[in-house]
Amino acid sequence: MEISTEEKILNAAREVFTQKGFAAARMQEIADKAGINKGLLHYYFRSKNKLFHAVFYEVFDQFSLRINEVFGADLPLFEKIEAFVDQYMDTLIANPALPSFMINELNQKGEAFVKELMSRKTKPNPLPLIGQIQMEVQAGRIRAVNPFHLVLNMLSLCAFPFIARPLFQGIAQVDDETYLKLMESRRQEIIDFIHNAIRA
Amino acid sequence: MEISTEEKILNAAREVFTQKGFAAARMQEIADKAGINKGLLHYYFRSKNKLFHAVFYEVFDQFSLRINEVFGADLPLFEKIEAFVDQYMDTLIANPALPSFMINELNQKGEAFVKELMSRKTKPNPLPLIGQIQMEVQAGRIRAVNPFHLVLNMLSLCAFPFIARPLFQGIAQVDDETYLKLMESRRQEIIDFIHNAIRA
DNA sequence: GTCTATAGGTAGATAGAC
DNA sequence: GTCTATCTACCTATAGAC
Repeated sequence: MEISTEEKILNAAREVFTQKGFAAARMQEIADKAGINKGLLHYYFRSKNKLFHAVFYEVFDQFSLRINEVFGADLPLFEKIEAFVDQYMDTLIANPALPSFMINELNQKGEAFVKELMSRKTKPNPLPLIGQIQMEVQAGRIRAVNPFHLVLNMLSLCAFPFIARPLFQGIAQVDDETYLKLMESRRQEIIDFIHNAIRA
Repeated sequence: MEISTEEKILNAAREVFTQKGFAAARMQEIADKAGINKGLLHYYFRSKNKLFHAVFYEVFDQFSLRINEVFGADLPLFEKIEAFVDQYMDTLIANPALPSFMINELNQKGEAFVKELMSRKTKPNPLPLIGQIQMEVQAGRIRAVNPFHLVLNMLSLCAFPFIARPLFQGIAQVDDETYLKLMESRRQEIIDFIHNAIRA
């Protein structure tokens, strides 16, 4: 089973860009990590910017697909929330650096980049979930929460501890392993927290 | 009322560093924004790294002081949580770029930098709040939540929407003004959410 | 303290041999 | 397709005049 050069470059680039961010990433380091020559990066992707876009789109699409799969699933609300937290936490535990990377670059690349992203076919679509929440509220089965904020809350509770991890880990004075265990125990904590917060 | 050159530099540096991040920030841009010559930056702060540290420490200390003031206040738990959300959201609405800046640089500067930060006298201290939560749980006045996670939840619910703002704003297709209004309405939403989540 | 000029180093990108 | 060598631009930092 062979890995194409293009694949090797993308893998190395993803690693370096996610760790260092666009500005601090070095083409030389990407080439070294991919085990190829620096010139080849330009042969395949022309410029650092284009290579970055390729990496970012790949990550973004994968993220969107996973999110939308859960958001659009045919499940009762509570089960869907539980499925979301479980699946999202899995993703984050496996790739702890991903959320800060995405958010970071979106903050810096400016409005044009965001617009370009949002014109793609694959993008996060929270509408099915928002609609479902509205129906539950109208039926009086959950408290009268604002659906937009509830979705925001779900995402915040899962993602923020990974994004702010260096700060929390520094304050709590725990090592990497302990912090990841805390994140494991956090799943159930989040599910219970949301459940109690919205029950009628 | 005169502003010293050092002050002018720090103000300009804070602006540029928070917007662009360390790696993408340019000494020339800082000098321009401060209305002084590039050489003066080095006269006052020797290097880009030292200037960055000066800015970061200033921001970090201010953040810690505010947080600790609320965490250590002499208030019943629910009032303290409400005070925290109010004050924290105020800070974030006034400086929307601050959290991503801090988190971003903490992610990239590495463990040594975090250790250095945590050895400072001024740093966030959640212990008073955590102790208070434990007491309320033991007294049966709130649900049996994990205090660490509850504090994490409070911070997550407030800060994340500002950090991930470009993404959300892109998805929700709203302009800056509308998004800030959403954040205003979010205060009460968060307070209600937490209140319901932990009430006995 | 503040400026101009420039040194010194580095990074992205290209040219051209193989 | 892959490599080596090099160009060009830019950026931090310093030297030195005022």
